[in-house]
Amino acid sequence: MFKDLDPILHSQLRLAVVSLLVSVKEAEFTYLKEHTNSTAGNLSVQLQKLKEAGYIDIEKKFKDKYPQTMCKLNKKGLLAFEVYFQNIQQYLKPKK
Amino acid sequence: MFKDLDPILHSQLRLAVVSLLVSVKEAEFTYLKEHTNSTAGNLSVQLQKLKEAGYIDIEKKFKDKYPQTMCKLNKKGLLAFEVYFQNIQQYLKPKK
DNA sequence: ATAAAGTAGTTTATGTTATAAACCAAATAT
DNA sequence: ATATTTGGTTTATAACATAAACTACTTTAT
Repeated sequence: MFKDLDPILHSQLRLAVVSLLVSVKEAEFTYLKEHTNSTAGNLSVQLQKLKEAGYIDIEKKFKDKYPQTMCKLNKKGLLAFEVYFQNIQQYLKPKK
Repeated sequence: MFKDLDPILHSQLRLAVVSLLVSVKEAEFTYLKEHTNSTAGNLSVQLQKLKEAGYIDIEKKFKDKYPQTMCKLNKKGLLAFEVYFQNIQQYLKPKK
């Protein structure tokens, strides 16, 4: 029987965001937007969901004159990613 | 930049179905239902989508007195699965 | 000085998905 | 006979993804 895939992570954009945050540990909105090739609106919504899920922390500051949104994967988020990674293996490697 | 994930396959149930069909090459509705732990309604809908996408072939026969729906992954479906497999690797293995 | 364009987002509207619930037709069990 | 089970499909609804519109401000051009 297949293990359920965390619906928060089983979303192309949110998975891409988390994937990036695993590597860089901290990234700003515009960095995520560029590297995921997403629209600002979509990214904004999906970051909120990751935050509501308790997977990332978001800090809003000002960088010079412009607003800056910094995102960081937290412990819970990293664990969720690791679990997702384990669980999807079963789907990707069908037993012969 | 992340490669887009085939939306037909990036669905837990459809991915599970295709994953099973990669192994067994042919399976009946009830087998898929049991092994994916899905409801009949949901499975029915998702099998139609896989069929519409041209990924599986569905053959409706009678086994003794009961209707029997046989599902088979075809070439296009197998290829799509392989591409999906390749593409999702990028999300799952963030570069250090 | 002011209008136009750019930055960094959020909110809202709309279409798409996933899922459950209801339904159908026939077979079998009570 | 009628109730339940088998093997599904159709329909209704809630959740999701996305684009478009909007907010608030800054920079640049006129």
